Amino acid sequence: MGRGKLKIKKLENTNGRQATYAKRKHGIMKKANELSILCDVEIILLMFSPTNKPSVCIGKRSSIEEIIEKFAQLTPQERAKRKLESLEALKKTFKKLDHDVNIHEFLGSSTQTIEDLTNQARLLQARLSEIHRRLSCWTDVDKINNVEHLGQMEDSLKDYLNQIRAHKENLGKQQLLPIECTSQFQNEMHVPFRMGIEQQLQSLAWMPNNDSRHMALPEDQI
Amino acid sequence: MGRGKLKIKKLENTNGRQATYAKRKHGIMKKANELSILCDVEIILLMFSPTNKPSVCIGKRSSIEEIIEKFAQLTPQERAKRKLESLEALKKTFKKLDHDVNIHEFLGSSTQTIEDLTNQARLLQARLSEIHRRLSCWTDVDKINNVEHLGQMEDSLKDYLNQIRAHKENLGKQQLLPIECTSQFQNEMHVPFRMGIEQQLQSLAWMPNNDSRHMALPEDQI
DNA sequence: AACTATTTATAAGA
DNA sequence: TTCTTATAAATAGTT
Repeated sequence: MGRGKLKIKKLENTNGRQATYAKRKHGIMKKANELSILCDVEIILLMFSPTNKPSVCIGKRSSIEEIIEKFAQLTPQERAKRKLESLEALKKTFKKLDHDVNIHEFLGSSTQTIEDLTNQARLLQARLSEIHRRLSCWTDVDKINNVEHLGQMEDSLKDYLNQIRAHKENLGKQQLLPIECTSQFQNEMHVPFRMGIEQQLQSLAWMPNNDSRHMALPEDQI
Repeated sequence: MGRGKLKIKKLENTNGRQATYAKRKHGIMKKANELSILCDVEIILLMFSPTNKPSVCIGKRSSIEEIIEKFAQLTPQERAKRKLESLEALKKTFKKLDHDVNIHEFLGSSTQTIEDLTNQARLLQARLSEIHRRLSCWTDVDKINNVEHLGQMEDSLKDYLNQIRAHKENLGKQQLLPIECTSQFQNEMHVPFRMGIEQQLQSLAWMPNNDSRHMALPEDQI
């Protein structure tokens, strides 16, 4: 539209590119806003100008968070599929206009999404929960009301104690020799040695955990 | 555009709304694509149809992740400001068209972003690293080459052992009484009791940790 | 930043 | 639904 027809390819003239961006940005934002109102749909439009200035348009119905969250819940396959669908429609139009779009180039750029971030967070949270679950029986000894279990824990600790003693003795012998090189990372590697094991394990109570079944509250401790 | 002029307000007829959505969706996606090519800019367009079907359009230049990341790095204030700027331009247009837009309604919906997700993931990762660091001296006893430290650990374990023994005895006495109600969650709460402490602590080696200074490799263990 | 000849998008109809 | 087409809207080139 305009005095002449534009080939859809990068405008090499910098001023022209910025002028066109300004006009078309206004146009597409108006379109996005109209669409969100007319059809009562959720919509997000994000852009960076040629000079890297950001613009955003968000439909009235929902927040960025909500929309991205919804998209994040789609699988990459679903998203790739939809992108492909949309692209096919575009391609049809472009063909009529003597243009063409390279599907693979278009699709190639990215297939994954913020889903990954969400999943990553979920995974990390799950790992924390798992760690907390595994440690909970040690931090909350007083909660355990099964004598047999306590006996097993006691035996484990005894074994562990013996290992440490053996290792200590071993080291003691070696220490008689003038070997210094193995201790160079000492300070860096063994920070919390002034703490007792109870403190160390109990202080794990700062761990976040929304799974209250496996969760012991710090206030309830010893 | 079209046979008649449309008031920009929600189309109440369901079929009409869906028909209009289909047409305008196609139009706006074409615009987004053209804009990204012509002006060589990053752009993302996300929509959900009236029937909740998602559509996405992403410019060639970058992935969703990159663009969202860039937006996430803007402060909420910057984002609100830009939204306001864009809105003012839109409002001007709408005024000409005898429509109007409520800025506060438009702005009210959301100001924050996926920044939060990233931060959350970062925080969780930091917590995992911290846990691993704290536990590393227990899982990697053999790495410790300081006899004094080993002695401290030994003492901690002894104290801990005594606590468990005391608690066990205490429980043993109580067990003589016919109290059953406190053990109803036993199975649910204490899953890993068949494992020794060494196994439990060592199996924490599955924890992810890219901070190799504090990280012990499972292969190197006992 | 305003103008206007043209192209493009699309509302309503078929 | 999909296709037409009259009309509204967007905008390229110009000033």
